[in-house]
Amino acid sequence: MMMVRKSKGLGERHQKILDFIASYQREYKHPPSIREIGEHCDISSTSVVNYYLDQLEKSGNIERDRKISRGVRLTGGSPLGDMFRVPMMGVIQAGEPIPVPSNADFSTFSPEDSVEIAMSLMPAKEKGKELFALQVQGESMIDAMVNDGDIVILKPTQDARNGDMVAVWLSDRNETTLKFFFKEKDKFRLQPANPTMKPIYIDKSESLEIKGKVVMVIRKVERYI
Amino acid sequence: MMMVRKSKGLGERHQKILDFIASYQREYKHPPSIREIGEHCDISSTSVVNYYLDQLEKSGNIERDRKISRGVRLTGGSPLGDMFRVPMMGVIQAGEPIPVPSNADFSTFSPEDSVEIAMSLMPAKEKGKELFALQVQGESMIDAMVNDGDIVILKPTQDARNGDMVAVWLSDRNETTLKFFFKEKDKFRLQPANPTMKPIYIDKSESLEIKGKVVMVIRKVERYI
DNA sequence: CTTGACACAGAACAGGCGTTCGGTTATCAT
DNA sequence: ATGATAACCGAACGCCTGTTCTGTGTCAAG
Repeated sequence: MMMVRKSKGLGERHQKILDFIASYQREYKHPPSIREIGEHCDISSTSVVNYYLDQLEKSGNIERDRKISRGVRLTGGSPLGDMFRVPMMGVIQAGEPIPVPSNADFSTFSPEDSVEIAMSLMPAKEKGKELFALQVQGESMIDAMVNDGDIVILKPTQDARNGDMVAVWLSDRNETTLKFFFKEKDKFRLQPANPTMKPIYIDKSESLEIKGKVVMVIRKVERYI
Repeated sequence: MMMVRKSKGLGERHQKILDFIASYQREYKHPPSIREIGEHCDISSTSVVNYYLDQLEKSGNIERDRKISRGVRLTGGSPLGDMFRVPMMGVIQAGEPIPVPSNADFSTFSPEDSVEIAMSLMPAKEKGKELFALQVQGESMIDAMVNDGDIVILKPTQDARNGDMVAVWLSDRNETTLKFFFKEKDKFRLQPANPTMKPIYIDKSESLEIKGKVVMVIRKVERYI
């Protein structure tokens, strides 16, 4: 029998195994077993699959949980945990109070009303589970560079640091708005995200309820389909 | 022994199991076994865990691959394939041509320079692999409701339908811009996304190069950290 | 009080699966 | 030639794991 000796790098068989693991995972949502890899890659012995898997592990292409059934996984695009769900709590619009989640909401939200975000997209360490999402309704947030239909991801908080973009409810003005927050001597400065627009000032005697800190804005451009 | 009878919905134990599966998966990158669930949820019998798992499956909270080791997974947050990478081709800024990917770029982009998007966030059926991303530099796109630092996801195309938001290069004006595209009698109308701003008109004699259709805009609000 | 459901425990069964070990063949440097 | 090494094969071992079956205590309805 002829066997080709590879000088270095990944051989054809290594690649085939890698591809199979990826496609199997996509189809069955879990990794293949050693025997399944063998069958689909024309390897008749489990020990040979194990042999290749060891090499792929050493070369950093896969990770293995030995002793554990189907404990193979491709390095990188991690199967889970690289994205998380954010519950969609409702809409945010001018003149309406901002819906904020209660503790109950966090545990009972349905997957349908949620937004999936890749971990790699999340700024800093906001990767907690306490985030929530709101859909912007109306064009009242355009001075915050946020348009009708946009999705804003918020982190619930009552106090903001200077420079945070916050969702605030100004009950005196019956107004909901998204602005950059700055605390000044005797008043608050709410700075629109759009640099061409001027800030508004809120006297400390007026009520200003910070409902959350904006972490991300997502706009799906799919109108007129 | 006292046992609390739950009238409906998910009991405390159901929730505990759900939470454990999630945290276990995060830590070990693979689902827990029935026995492991039992240990960490104070259930001494595997049959009882199985009993709860059956209920959670019926209620749609989990999916199971019976007969397969550790074949439990939370519904929704799918392990893989529900997100894909979009290569980050560079920056888009006024006065500079828009970088568009070549075929070579698509196969050789590195994971570091890419953006991960959840499938569920993608509009319509743009779920092809031919998308690419650009980082907005400067504040020249504010009339498109796109700010400095934003990430725009584009689908390369030369022709746009009315109403599409497109990235265009106007070589006569040495200008790069993002606008809603409308073809009119003898000219093109480029409508800013910001409804308070007026459209600009491009005569058909002028050069107008459509580089791509905007599919999504992502803004990470993390300044001033 | 009886009945039936529900919520559990415990044990046993059977198959899945990773590991390991003894062999075999082919390539290559010495 | 020859030993070393890489690339395999097959079978056996044994743990891991999901399934299933029997049994028990509780609670509400009849």
